[in-house]
Amino acid sequence: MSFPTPGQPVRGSQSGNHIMALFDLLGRSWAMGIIWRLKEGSCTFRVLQERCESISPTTLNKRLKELTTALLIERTMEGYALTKKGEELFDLLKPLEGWAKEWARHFKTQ
Amino acid sequence: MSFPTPGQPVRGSQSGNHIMALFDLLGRSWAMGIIWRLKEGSCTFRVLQERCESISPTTLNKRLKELTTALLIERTMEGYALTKKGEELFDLLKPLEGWAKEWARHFKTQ
DNA sequence: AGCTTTGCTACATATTTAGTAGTAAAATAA
DNA sequence: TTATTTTACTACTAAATATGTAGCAAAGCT
Repeated sequence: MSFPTPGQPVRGSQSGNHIMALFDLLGRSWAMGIIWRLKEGSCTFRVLQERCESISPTTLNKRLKELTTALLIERTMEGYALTKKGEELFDLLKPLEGWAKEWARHFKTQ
Repeated sequence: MSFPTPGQPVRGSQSGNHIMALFDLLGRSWAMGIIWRLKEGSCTFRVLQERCESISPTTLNKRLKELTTALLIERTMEGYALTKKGEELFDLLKPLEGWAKEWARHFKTQ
């Protein structure tokens, strides 16, 4: 399982530019969606799978391992949960929601 | 070429939840990297390819078309450029840079 | 007219994601 | 204690996506 480590060559940067490492991590299917859904509260694998509506267990498992290695997710007694870092990242993604709502208006007439 | 339209079923939401449509769009390889690199200034296809360090022309072309459909990128006399919406989105991604720098410190000792 | 740059496309290969089925371990119920 | 259910996956195949290299047509420059 290739994990984009900051400081190592990643997609977009041979020198492992931090932001490119992050983009490499988040730019994989479901990565941001999982963080978003986990913010609703810690939960089990299956519940998380349902929250995501259509993710395959293969992909969910892979993403969970990557995000855990990335210190964004951890396992607790309640199941999978966002770490402090994960929460921080969520807070940075949160503003995208309002923007996305505005952005969506451009596609309404289709 | 499947473009994740807000309001239509997308990865993570049958109802086309706006944020999920955005995550579907940005959660593709290079999408955020391209936006990031374009912020350095409008440029030609080949220059953009070089800025990205290792993107294949096939993928770059595909992402450019998607991001153009998404109204984040447009073609100008100077080449490809961020639109107003694209700039807005960049501004929202910008804070990730500082966070990523902090985050990266956890992987330094490897 | 010839050379270079640009913006791609074609094509073959490799990697990633999806989808379905099933299994071992743990929790719960009888 | 045994049976049943739930959970967290893994295995496997198929489909979709990304990579990498080559090259070509159009535009611009000399």
